[in-house]
Amino acid sequence: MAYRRLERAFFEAEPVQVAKELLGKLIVRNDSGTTMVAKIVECEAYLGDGDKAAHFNDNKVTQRTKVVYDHGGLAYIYLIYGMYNCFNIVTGKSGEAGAVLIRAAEPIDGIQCMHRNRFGSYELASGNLRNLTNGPGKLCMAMNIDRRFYGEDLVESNELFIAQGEKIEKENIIEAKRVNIDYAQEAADFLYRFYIRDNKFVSKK
DNA sequence: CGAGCGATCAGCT
DNA sequence: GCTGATCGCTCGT
Repeated sequence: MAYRRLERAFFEAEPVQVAKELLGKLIVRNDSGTTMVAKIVECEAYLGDGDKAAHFNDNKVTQRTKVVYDHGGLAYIYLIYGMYNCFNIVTGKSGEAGAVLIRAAEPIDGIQCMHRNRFGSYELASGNLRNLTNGPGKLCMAMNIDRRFYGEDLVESNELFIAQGEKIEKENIIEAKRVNIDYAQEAADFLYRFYIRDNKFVSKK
């Protein structure tokens, strides 16, 4: 199976547009001879202007956030709660801050490998498929994505990139409030979370 | 230089 | 639904 990689222009748009268009696309992860593939079913947009939920609100530049000012298509990965990685994709042209957090995906290929990465064994208990990648931390664990990929160019990388997938119709894209950003005041109510209607791999309703 | 904390998960109630 | 785990990042001193 050949995967058709997304190119730079796709990622150079606004975070909200990129987030919606990422639904149905494939995350392809080549890890020492094994290919893992998962379909994006849920993501969130974060903006540099007027978005108190974003690490880079008010276009704040720090060691952690500097990559989001580069051109779209790079990986922004950070450690959260001291334990889990979150995988984001930088959006916009060079100099514009923006990113999309990948919150959940549906396992497509390399499922045994994902299971081993999550639970330490190849044994796939029946009914456990949903629990492999239905959250940002779980997704990174399953696909072995961590801060080594900070700044990785998904347009060039062979280890990690985004590929064409399934076209999701507009009426099947649900818009919702983002998760666990209660501190963000008015931005907590922005409908910047997007997920595929009725998809069981979405992290929460 | 150190206190405070978080874009989560698992396990328990 | 609630809480502990766990540590790098941020910012104030």
